[in-house]
Amino acid sequence: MGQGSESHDVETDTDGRTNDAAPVALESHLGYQLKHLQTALRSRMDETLRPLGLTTPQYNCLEQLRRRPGASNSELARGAFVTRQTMNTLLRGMQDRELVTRPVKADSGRVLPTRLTPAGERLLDRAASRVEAISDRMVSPLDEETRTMVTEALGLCIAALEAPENG
Amino acid sequence: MGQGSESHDVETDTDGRTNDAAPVALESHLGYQLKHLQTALRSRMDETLRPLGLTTPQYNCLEQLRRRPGASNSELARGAFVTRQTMNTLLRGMQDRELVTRPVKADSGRVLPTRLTPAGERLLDRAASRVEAISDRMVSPLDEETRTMVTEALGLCIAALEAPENG
DNA sequence: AAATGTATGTCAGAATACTTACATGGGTCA
DNA sequence: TGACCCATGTAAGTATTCTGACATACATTT
Repeated sequence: MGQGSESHDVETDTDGRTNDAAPVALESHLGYQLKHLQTALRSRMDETLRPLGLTTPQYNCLEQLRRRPGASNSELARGAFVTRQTMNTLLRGMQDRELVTRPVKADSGRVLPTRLTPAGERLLDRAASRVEAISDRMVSPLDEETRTMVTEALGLCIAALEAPENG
Repeated sequence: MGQGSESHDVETDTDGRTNDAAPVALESHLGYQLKHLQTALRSRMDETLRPLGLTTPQYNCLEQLRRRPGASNSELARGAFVTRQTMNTLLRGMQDRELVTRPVKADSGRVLPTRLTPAGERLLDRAASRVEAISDRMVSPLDEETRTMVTEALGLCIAALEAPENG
């Protein structure tokens, strides 16, 4: 093995006392776990989607579209946690590949309702089953009760972070 | 209100039948919750760090460095879930700001052990207390028991995703 | 009806992170 | 010792996403 793999036991507390200044193990920080898991999930999704010519953001967009047919660009952006501009770029690419369609001109307002094409739906079906396999693998160590508890807990964290600070 | 805020009750089942193909609510998908929470956390961290002239990745790097003084660039990259090149750029910028130091030449091997400067430590202290406030706010709705349970559950998910598939 | 406010779609430029690639240093093992 | 392998640091180019800006369309208010 290389010299980069040595153990770093910074958090080992030999005398058992709690130390205010001592850094807690990173693995006990939710934020760190979050980033770690997200990174791992993203990697697996990209891997499994690559054979289909899709990236994870593109898949997310298609999935949004299945749930909200005719959604606007801005709406999709909010649902995928990216900016309008990013979603716009994503949609352009998928329009060129005939996976989604958008009217050239808006019926009313400026909203251009986007929809999946039949080809887009077919590709999404294939992608979804692959992604589901990854998702299942991710939660496989958790029993049903734990899964719902974790999901609910994360929902509470989201709400706490998105709530206005103090006014 | 604008026309983008209409309700989209895609999963409302008017006839009460359960539909196999019907998409489950996004909020029940752990992957989606993960992305949502991560996005929210990142936003709050960037906000709170901006006054200090730090970005979230830079803060992560400094935090790593406190826990592993003298760590190599590659080691820091792995710990922060970015590529070596990205971490290299990050370190350059913080070297220029005299927050970290790296020897020009390696004692042995190619590893250039990085360390925090006193100024870096001071800035990190200020940053850490701000980040901790965000972190506390995030987990504030969770009791102690739930926190550890969630952290452990996420750890299991990480392991499941990172384990070699089947070979 | 005019003014105001808000949401949308889109362009341009900047920032960020990644992929590919290569040279170097140091272990491992025949 | 030499061949091999792996990890590191770094450069160049690409891809992705963001920030800032602007014009348009509708709703609301007065």
